[in-house]
Amino acid sequence: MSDPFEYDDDDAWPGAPSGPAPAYPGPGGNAAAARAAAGPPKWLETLNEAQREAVLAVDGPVLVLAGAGTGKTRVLTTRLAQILHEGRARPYQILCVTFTNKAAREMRERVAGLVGPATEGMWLGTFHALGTRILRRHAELVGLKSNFTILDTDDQIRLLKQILEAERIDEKRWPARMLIHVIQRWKDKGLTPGKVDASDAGEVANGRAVAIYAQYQERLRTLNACDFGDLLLHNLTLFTEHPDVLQQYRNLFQYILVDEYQDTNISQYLWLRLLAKTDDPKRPANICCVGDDDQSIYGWRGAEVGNILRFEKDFPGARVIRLERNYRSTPNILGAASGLIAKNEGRLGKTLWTDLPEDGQKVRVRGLWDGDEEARVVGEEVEALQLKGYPLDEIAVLVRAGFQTREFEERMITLGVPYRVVGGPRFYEREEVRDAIAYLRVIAQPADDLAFERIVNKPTRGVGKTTMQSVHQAARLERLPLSIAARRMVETDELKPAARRSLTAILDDFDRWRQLSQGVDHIELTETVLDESGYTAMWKESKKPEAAGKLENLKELLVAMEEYEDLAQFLEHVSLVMDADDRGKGPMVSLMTLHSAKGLEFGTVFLPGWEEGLFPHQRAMDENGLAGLEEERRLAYVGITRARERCEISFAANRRIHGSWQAALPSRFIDELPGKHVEIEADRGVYAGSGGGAAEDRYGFMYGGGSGFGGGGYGGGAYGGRNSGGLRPGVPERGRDQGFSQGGGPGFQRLKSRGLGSRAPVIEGQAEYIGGDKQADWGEGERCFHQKFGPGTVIKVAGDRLTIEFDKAGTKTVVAAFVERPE
DNA sequence: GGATGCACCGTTTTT
DNA sequence: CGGTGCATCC
Repeated sequence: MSDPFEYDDDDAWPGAPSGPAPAYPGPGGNAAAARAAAGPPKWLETLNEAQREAVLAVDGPVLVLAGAGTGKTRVLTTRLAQILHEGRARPYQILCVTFTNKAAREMRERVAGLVGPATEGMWLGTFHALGTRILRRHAELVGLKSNFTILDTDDQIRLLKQILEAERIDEKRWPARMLIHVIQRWKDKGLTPGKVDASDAGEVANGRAVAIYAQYQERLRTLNACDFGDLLLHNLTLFTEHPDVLQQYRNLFQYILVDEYQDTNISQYLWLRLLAKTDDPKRPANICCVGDDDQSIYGWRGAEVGNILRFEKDFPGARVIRLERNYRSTPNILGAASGLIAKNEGRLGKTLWTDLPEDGQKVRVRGLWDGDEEARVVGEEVEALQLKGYPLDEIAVLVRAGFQTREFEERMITLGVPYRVVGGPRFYEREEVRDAIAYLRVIAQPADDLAFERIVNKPTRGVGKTTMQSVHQAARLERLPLSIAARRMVETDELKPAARRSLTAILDDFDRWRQLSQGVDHIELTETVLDESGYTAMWKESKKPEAAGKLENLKELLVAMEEYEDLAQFLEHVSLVMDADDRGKGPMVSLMTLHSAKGLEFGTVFLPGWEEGLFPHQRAMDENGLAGLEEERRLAYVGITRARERCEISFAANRRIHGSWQAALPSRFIDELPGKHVEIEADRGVYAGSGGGAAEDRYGFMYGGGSGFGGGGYGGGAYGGRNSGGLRPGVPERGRDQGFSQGGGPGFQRLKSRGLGSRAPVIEGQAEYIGGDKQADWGEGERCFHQKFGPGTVIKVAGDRLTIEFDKAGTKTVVAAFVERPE
């Protein structure tokens, strides 16, 4: 399937000649000719003018600047359909690159929806997947075998640690994490060790960073392995050192399309440029890049906004088409976002517009007392929407950093609102799944030392540190993979008898499994391996609370494997497609970072945590100055433009960070939102600690409907003000903490010490309010188990709410539906 | 080899 | 505060 050079016989294209096709008129065969003759396809009619232009301008370089919500994917897919429809190229002559597997999958589905099976064989995928595909074909030219392993971050770090240890580099001073990052950035720039400017490395790792990089690469080669950066980097080496190979692909790819061009790094850019350059200088490349400089948010991992800004220089005569008509958001949301992003310099510049007749709700900005209240308010809003029948999967809470999802998660649990954390701990990253995969990797590739080390003594089988040290030594000396070196060693007397016996046993196991893998399918193989290795038994005997879940995950792994034809295919999937399939059960509120929200849209979006230092993040500014700040601003822009009809921004005056309370100032981005599209509401107390008078002057805050803050003390406004001010008449008073309204200036210490105690009644109050009439089928003192908090004892039953004293997680009130009986 | 204890640290993340 | 990684002890 994946062999481009065998496609010439594809009988879907009768009459296809045996060589690569010229650009146009295409040799698409009679079918395509007939299709082209049938007149313009109806998909063109539904496009606006700019979109149609972008779809039809198929010859020569084109840059499509597609603002948020302007139908970017639509243009890309229609363009693909158009090229195929006109018979300009056959599917395998089209290269279409995306950043995520999800995007690739969607694109394939949508194109197939337009032109049907004609998409078969198209080179459509992520940079990494396509790079891998090419690299496997020519692996030997860069010193690899075509069954090379793709390492993940974990493996990379372990490998680098070994090198650092051998090099006697103080890991405290130069953590492997940091060095791998440095190496990764070099790879992003297309730099092999030989090309890194020595001065570029500076003091890193005592000035030995480049040498370490070189060693790391050498180790990867002996392991017959690549890291993610290598997948592209080796392609570059391949193309530059073997012009004939490059030429093959240049001839092959008649049309190139690139999604999210603003996120490409230098190495990806070079890869594209090599492929897009035609042998005939007079014939410009048919390359079409789609992107939005305002949504470039991956600079920190090597993306170069410069690529998109420079497109016209790279491809002289390029057409630049702007998509500015927004089909997603209300005028107020669009206005707020546009006003904010206008503060950035160095943009290509776009003016988004919409012709929606109604301005819609203004973007709401709320200042709250602390993070807990913020979560509570968002929770209330979600609940209110839910009550109105608003679909939960149309609601998202988008945060700057992953840890921020926690307080919202807890809130959703308490309220019994179904939620999902997008991009949380992933299936294939779990310990037990990685272990199982390590067994399979050793079977598939005996030279995979990292996998071998991972499971050689898991479960413990008496192959401990000492034994492995000797094996390591022997392997290094003879430059052999560990498993081979181990095999040799057990035939000598170098190991203690016990160790020798155990090691022989596991090596024999692997030999046997390897043989077995020829005979049975990969599912059966995995079952056998997990069983015979004692791995399953290890978890069955384990008394750890998570053991049951791990066994579940192993079962789930087997199910997941069914989708793949064989072991090799499955392993490729695991390394390239780390996303576990969305096994969503019904509509849920989405909690995720702003980064993972890019490309998505929701009816209602909550954007909490807009505080200086958190958003914009302090480190972004410290490390990258103005550029860092502008990337943060783009992130804010991405956040706002995810919303179709409702967007609610909030900030808290006090936040607990790393365990201690800190006062926070509202984000500068809040100041930058254009006033006419925004509605601001803040508790008076919120600004007391931060000289907040200025905020009032700037915005004309609405203080609890104007009646709540007469009490003098800022505390008075903080809670009592807003609620008693009657802003939310439909919501019953929930016994909010009145304590704060006494006396001036509640110190953070005091907040901390009083916080929990005084909040408990709030939770109970809510239980009565929302709990409904059904009484949970639980008794006090009963043992129970909760997915997230683990085992515990029920101490109180109120409606369908249970208060549980968890063994590990403390006392929490949760919804009975989330609680199970222990087995 | 595994359990316990202490020091340290603390963005964003796809592939 | 909570997780991680390392050292130490049994």
